[in-house]
Amino acid sequence: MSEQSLRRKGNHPVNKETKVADYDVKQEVTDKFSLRGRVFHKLREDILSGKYEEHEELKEVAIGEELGVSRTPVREAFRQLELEGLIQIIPNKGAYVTGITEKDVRDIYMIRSLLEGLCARWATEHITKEQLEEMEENVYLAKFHAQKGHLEQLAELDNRFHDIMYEACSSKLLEHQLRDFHQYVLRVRRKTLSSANRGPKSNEEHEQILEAVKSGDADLAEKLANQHMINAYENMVQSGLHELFQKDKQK
Amino acid sequence: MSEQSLRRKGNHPVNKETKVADYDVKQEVTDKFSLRGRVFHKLREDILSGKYEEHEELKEVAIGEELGVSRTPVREAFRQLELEGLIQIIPNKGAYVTGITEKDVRDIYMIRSLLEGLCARWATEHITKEQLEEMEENVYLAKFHAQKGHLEQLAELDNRFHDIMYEACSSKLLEHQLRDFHQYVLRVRRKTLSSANRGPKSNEEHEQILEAVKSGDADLAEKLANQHMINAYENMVQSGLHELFQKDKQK
DNA sequence: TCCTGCATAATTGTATACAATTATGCAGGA
DNA sequence: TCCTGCATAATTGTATACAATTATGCAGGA
Repeated sequence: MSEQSLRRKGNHPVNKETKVADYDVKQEVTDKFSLRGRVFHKLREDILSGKYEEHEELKEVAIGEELGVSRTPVREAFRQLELEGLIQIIPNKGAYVTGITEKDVRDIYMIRSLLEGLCARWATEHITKEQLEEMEENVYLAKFHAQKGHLEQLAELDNRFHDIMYEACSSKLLEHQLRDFHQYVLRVRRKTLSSANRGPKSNEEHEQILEAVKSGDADLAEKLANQHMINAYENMVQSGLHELFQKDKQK
Repeated sequence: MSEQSLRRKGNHPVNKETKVADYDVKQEVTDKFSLRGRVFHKLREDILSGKYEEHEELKEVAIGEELGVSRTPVREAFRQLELEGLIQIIPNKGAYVTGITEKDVRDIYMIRSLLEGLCARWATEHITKEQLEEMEENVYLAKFHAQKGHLEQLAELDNRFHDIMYEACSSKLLEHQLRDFHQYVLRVRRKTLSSANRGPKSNEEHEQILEAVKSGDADLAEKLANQHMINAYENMVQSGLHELFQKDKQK
């Protein structure tokens, strides 16, 4: 592996269009052109994908050397990861990967249940023709992949379905919130979808939500989205995957 | 003002008890003993209190000089403020105080309505005797100050009421979430409470919520807490204070 | 064996130098 | 007057030196 892999070299296609007006849209894009941004994304990816164990210590120099950057961008990325709740920094001591407890997962799903409901409600009121069409295509495609047993594609489509919903609710605050939670439980969710036969069932629920949104029934859409999350959680518990997590606060 | 005001000098009572086990509890405490932490808190305070205008640019050197620290802690604080949504950083350009739109405020209150409801529900299930007693005292005291027209104390007690509720729900995730939102609308809320006669009415609602929690009626507690937020929002709109905000996305 | 205390190493915290990027202001021309 | 282009200044990005703090390992003694 190249020691310089992340280092900026030569003429990257630096985003010149960045203006004050659309910062929030371009945020993630521009982020990737600074070392800090790339370290941040890399570490987040690695933590979520399970490369680092829970409670593992992340050392500035080690990470820096691995990615071919100095400590400064690493430190800044650490500060961000801390606020995202992915690591915990103890002053003068170190940065540790945050553990997710069983209870955390349950709490997140309960919170998400409410917020996905609100999102579906707002989406019903604000969704565009294009978004509706993409959702229909999404559900249709997912049906196909479910029959074929293509779990990878199913997971991808599931992600996309929720993404469209988040966009459609026209609230950048709620969207941001839901994305945060969504990625927070990603390590669990991915496994859940591929295991068991949640895939097809989940897609049926998507279809029902879509129908409610399409018919303009916000109450129903909210209720179905609420239940969709609860079902996802229930399924996860049944699959016993929650046992992957540490039992409690860890003593 | 001393240029060295924030600089660590001599023997601060450095928190030696910090352990991995209770990092999340001590987080805010330990934070205050690093320059970055103090810069972070200072800037957050200043932004929320309105010292900086919306869309005002924050410059690393200027802030650093003002607080008597170098750019490094300032930069790290910036990265955190960005993730808290208080400033926006445009790469190679600058950091700008985030504007809150009218719609943002409405969205936050709607989201909070749901989450405060969930919080009341969980608090009903988990609240301790001590917490119940402090809440009763809180409501009782607030009644007194409402009669006397002590708006400052009322605002303080209102904050505390919600704080106890957040603690009582025994979900550090939900607690964290609600605190974030709570402080996000702090600049609005403070003005709301002191204006109009929302203070007494708000306290009546607190009392009702408290009664529901005490009697173990989680459904009622949730419903009342939902409504409490909606009422707070309605009141704010009526007071016309939302006009303090920029009208829309700002073009 | 087990503990204590201290020297040393490792690690994080902060300041600062230099590089890269962006902003500013002015000369010169249409 | 208004625009363009360039030199220069201002500002952010990154690396690194040094300070402060914490971790480690071992000597010496109970």
